[in-house]
Amino acid sequence: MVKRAGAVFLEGMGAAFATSGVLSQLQGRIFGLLYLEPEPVSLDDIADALDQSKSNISINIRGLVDWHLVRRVSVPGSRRDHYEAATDFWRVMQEIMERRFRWNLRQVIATCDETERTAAEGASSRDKERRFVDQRLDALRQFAAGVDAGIEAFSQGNAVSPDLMHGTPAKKPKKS
Amino acid sequence: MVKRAGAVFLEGMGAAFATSGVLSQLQGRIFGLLYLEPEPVSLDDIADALDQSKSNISINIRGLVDWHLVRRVSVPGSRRDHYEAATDFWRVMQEIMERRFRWNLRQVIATCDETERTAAEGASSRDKERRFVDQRLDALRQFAAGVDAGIEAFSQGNAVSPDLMHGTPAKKPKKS
DNA sequence: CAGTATGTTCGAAATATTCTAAACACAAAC
DNA sequence: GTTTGTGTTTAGAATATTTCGAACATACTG
Repeated sequence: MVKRAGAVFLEGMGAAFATSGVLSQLQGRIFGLLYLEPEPVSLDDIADALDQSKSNISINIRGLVDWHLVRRVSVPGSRRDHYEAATDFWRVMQEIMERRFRWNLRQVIATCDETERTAAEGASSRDKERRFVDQRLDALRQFAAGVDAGIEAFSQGNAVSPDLMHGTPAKKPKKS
Repeated sequence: MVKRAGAVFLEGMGAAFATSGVLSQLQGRIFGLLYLEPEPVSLDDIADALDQSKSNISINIRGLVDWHLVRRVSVPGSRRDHYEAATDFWRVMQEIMERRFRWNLRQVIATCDETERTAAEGASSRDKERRFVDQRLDALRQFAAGVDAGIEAFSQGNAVSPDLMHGTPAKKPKKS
């Protein structure tokens, strides 16, 4: 790799990954290293290049492989595991949307459901406060469900339009 | 607020926010509290309800206000700041996409640019390795730019289709 | 102006995360 | 079967983050 340029790239990727909320700074540097390297690199060489312990690289690279940002490949002459950067970023993005964002949205939906169920046990059903809570939970759930559906559509290659997702189909017109 | 149900909701929101990569667990709990509360709540009351120090709430609520997830409102009778949850989640989502995701994508693009510039100084220009690096940087930059453009379109209310974003317009056909 | 109520900042304590080196497990080589 | 090379696990050290209470600043009250 072109040495000085490489350092710039590694730092940049480290910074970008660190603020991504999905992967860590070190994982960014690992990816950066592999991405500029034409040949697969062994674990020890990565540790060496990044000045980190082998065990740390081992753990962190697992995350990268998990997200399909890096592939483990076997190199004929050597017994060591070698790694190379993936180049199919769309696949990675899809993976993140599925496993991170959608998972998060479902968590919100589940929380709304559970809260509503719990509220039903507690207060008397016609309580004014109770109606307020129900309404809020509905609004949040509806939002989360809409985004979830949008991401699903996107993953399947369909277009996503904002109006289609929220549009204001949530609004039940009162007499106003 | 309905007490037991509230606890469920707070915990759920805390968990959801904690894994969101944007906000913290405590911020999730704060938001959860405010969201189920019909009236604005004072800083001390929040601290009390969540069993946290006032200073901690002060710091964490700032982030929520920053992302427009919570509004500071003034309540007539009281000198205290009061806070209420925002309900326009789409606005929040847009804010996050702009200030977090797009910022991140631009960071990647800037890194590619800077790396290329640095590489130009270093190695001889016709180096095979050099061409490889350039090609990789181009691919990454193009991906990031595509996503960035997609998000921009989405923010402006336009539909986003996956093919439109990557399509494979990136492929400069060689003679193959 | 003195006194009080309020939000924020600051340094230290508590907690969580990241990282390392040594121990371990496993497989290939001899 | 022993040895050697390799990745992983683990326990603790190093580092970063979160949280707290006290000190501070500011604005309202009388």
